[in-house]
Parts: sequence; C-alpha cells; structure tokens
Amino acid sequence: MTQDDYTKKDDFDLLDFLPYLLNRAAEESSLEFQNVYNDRYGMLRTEWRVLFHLGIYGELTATEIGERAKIHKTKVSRAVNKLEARRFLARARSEADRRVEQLTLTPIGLSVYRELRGIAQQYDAKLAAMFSAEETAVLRKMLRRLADIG
Amino acid sequence: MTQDDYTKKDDFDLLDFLPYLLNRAAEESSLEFQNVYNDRYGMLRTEWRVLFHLGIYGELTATEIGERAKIHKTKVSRAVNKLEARRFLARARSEADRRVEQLTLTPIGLSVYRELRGIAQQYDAKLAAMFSAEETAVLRKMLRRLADIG
DNA sequence: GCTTAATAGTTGATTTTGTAACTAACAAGA
DNA sequence: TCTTGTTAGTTACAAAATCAACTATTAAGC
Repeated sequence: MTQDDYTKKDDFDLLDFLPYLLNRAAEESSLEFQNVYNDRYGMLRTEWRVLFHLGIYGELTATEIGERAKIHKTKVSRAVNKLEARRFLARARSEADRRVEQLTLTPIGLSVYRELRGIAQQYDAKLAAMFSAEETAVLRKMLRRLADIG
Repeated sequence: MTQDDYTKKDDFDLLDFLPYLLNRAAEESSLEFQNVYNDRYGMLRTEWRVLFHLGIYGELTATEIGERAKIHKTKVSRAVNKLEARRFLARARSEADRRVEQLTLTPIGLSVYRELRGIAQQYDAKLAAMFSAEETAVLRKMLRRLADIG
C-alpha cells in the first residue's frame, strides 16, 4: 500500500518533514545491524555504542562516552554494567581521581567489537551503494551538520 | 569537546557509519519539535504521528495508521486511547465490519493539529535553511529512499 | 582545616515500550 | 452449519528508558 492510495485532505506532507523523515530513515537503516548485535550478543543500542567507543578510542571514562555519544549517564552506567557482566570490558579505578573509572575492552570484548565493526562496514557499504559516491559523501556531511557533530 | 580531542586507536569512524549518523541526526533534529508537543500537550512521539495522520488524511483506521507510519498496533492502540482521553479524536465503529474503528479528529484535535503543523513547517524551514535548496531537496529524496517510503 | 559546591557514577520509582497472548468479528471450505 | 484460519484491536507482563534522588570523592572559598 503506497501513499497514493490515500487522498489527502491537507497539503502538509509528512514525508517532507525532516525530523519525521530522519527518524524513519534512521529506524529503517538500523534494523539490519540491530538484528546482528541483538541476536548474536543480546546487546542493546547503547551497549554497542559503548563497545564501539571503547574499541575505537581504547580507554575512556563513562562520562567521556556519554559526552561523545550524547547518551545520558544512567544509560551509560547500565550499559557498562551489562558489558562488564559479559566480560566485554573491565573497569579500573583512577588513581588520580577515585570517583573516575577508566574503561577498557577485554580481549573478548575486543574480538566482539572487531566482528561487529566488520559487519558495520559491510552494511554501511551496502547502504552507500544505493547512491553515487558523491551523493553519499554529501549525505554524510549534511547528517553530521544536522547531528551537530560536524 | 570535539572528536579531535581524542586519539583513535582504530581506523573505524563512527561518524561515517550511516545508521549511527542517521540516528544522531534524527535525535538532534527532533528535539526542538518534541519539546513543543510534549510541553504544550503532553504528547509522545507516537501520539503526534497519529494526530498528524488523521489531520492530513481525515479518516483512518488504527491498522491503516500503523501501516503507513510503520508503528506497531499496540503502540497505535495506546496512542489512540490517550488522544481519545484528551478529546482529540473520536472513534466510530464501522457498520460494514464491526471489528474496525474509523478514527477522526474532533474540532479540538483539529485545532491542535493545525497549531503543531504550523510549528512543524516553521521548524522544517529552519532546518532546511542550513543548506542550499538543491542540497535539501537531494537530502529529502535520499532519506525517503533510505526509509523505504520513496 | 572547614564548609559549600561541583562532579562521577549508581540506584530507585515511574513511565513507556515490546512481546505474547487474548477477545471479538469475519471468511472460506467441507 | 461447523470447523479452521485470519484480521482488528486490546490487555498483561516483562524489558527498557526517563527522571530524580542518592553516595562518594574532589575542588574552591574562606
């Protein structure tokens, strides 16, 4: 069933409204990758994001992860707990400031990260292949600006 | 704090990964509008989406809304309940098929829809103004394809 | 040093979502 | 008509997100 099956009583088009469109595109394009990390490792979205941050940057505190990924500290805290329970990461209390915990991936966590990273790269390539290289580059640039991480 | 403050141990760039980028852009670009419908009418995301569908298309069943907006029927059901409790919509049992309910906005619901629609249009224009007209047109087109509603 | 404020992170209560099972109504075939 | 299957929508229970309050530690002003 497509949009054309319906007669509009109103000129407003939801499918031109950027926040709606962005959310729909985000949901749709995340589905496949979500199934992988969820089915294979029982991870949630916040958990793979934390895992990836540690995989990419090596050692971070919960606060740093929260700032960089715009995730609330309670969500980070719970994600860290789950990843620790699965032995994907280890905590080390900072000597300089004993409130702080330095987080790093364990060898297991690192290998999980590497597997998921490979899948992410493949999947990203698949999405990018829907468009020309130039179009995709422009899309990424625009999305970074919209996400305010540009 | 920007990305450059961190040294990467890994070549993978989260800020190039389309599903991540789309989600971040979607969250960021929805925030302002979300505050309006939430603060002003205590509505949730699913609720404004249902409201807008009825405002645009005039009369739909819960199932039709779910199909068009890709919202699960339990979420639609609960959103319809809340909108009905606030007297924003009315249900009418279908004569032809007594399982079905035809949903329409009440005059109150319609005026709320019209107000939010105006705000949405303004806000969309503000987002679009971050780019050239051509760029924005390309963005919308690409997002529709990614969202599989092209 | 002592008080007050700020920060890192956790926990608990409430709300919202997700999954599955459910009721009610229709449809199709023997 | 009497299964059997399907569809519309709701409800119950479990999982997760949100928000506020909390502990522990550090920093700042006096």
